[in-house]
Amino acid sequence: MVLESTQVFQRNTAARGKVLQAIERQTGHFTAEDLSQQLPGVGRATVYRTLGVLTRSGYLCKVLLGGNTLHYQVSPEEHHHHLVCIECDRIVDVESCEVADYARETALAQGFQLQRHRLEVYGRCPSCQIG
Amino acid sequence: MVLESTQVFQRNTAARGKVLQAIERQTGHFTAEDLSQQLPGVGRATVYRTLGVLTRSGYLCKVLLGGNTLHYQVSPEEHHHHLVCIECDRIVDVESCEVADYARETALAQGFQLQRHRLEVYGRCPSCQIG
DNA sequence: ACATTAATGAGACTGAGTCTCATTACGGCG
DNA sequence: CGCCGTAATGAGACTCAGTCTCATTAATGT
Repeated sequence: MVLESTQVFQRNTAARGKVLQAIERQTGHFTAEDLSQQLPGVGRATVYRTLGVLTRSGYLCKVLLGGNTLHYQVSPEEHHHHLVCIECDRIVDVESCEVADYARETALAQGFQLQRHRLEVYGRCPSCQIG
Repeated sequence: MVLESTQVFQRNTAARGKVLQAIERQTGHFTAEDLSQQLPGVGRATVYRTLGVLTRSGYLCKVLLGGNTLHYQVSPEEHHHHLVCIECDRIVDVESCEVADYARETALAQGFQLQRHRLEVYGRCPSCQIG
């Protein structure tokens, strides 16, 4: 997803540009604090605010990992599949998606306007099965 | 899922019994603080610790809602499907599951031992579509 | 009944996230 | 271009969910 920032923000500022650049540099999941530390010139509050705006707009999504800190990641196109290890919190991304049809029907059945869906499969990863 | 507490805890204590009872009284999602307030006789730390144990054991699972506070809910048998409104955070539970096979295959393909899966479908709920 | 040690709970502590408010600067308009 | 309204900023105070500590209590095996 290429972000057309004018659609999301009311004004285009230097600070938000830097936050967006930093997000693009991330690989996988990151926290607000990660970003903030990588952006000494940008206020912490601004980082949090920008993440909020981007999440509400759908560009980012929240991810729930083992700890209690909120993680973010750039939303995959429409769906978003993970294998999560319940032992070590390792995450493997899953490319394929055979759930899209079912997600659409489910949303429709309740009158929801579908935006996207996410499947998380929990289990024990190969290395944690040894213990 | 009926919890055989001796399997999860090393000792059966009054405090944990009360926490379990309180969890059974909850309908849907709840936070650690919710429980703590309903259990004046039980220390806050104990509530948090017990929730941790129960989550690790699979009896509870974490749920990510709109705010930043962690919510819990009793794990449905094996899977766990939600329609989440991106506007108002309303959650509709979905009973049916046509994803189980796919989840099993996906886990297997990466050598994961499947424990359970969760599908979350995001969209705008009927009342939020009006605005 | 006793010893071992898991579990408790009061309260201090941490740190993620929010709020406030004076200041800055984006962008529309004359 | 310069002006204005107001969105956005950022320093820092604040909140409160969640963790840790440690002295005390009590569940279990023998």
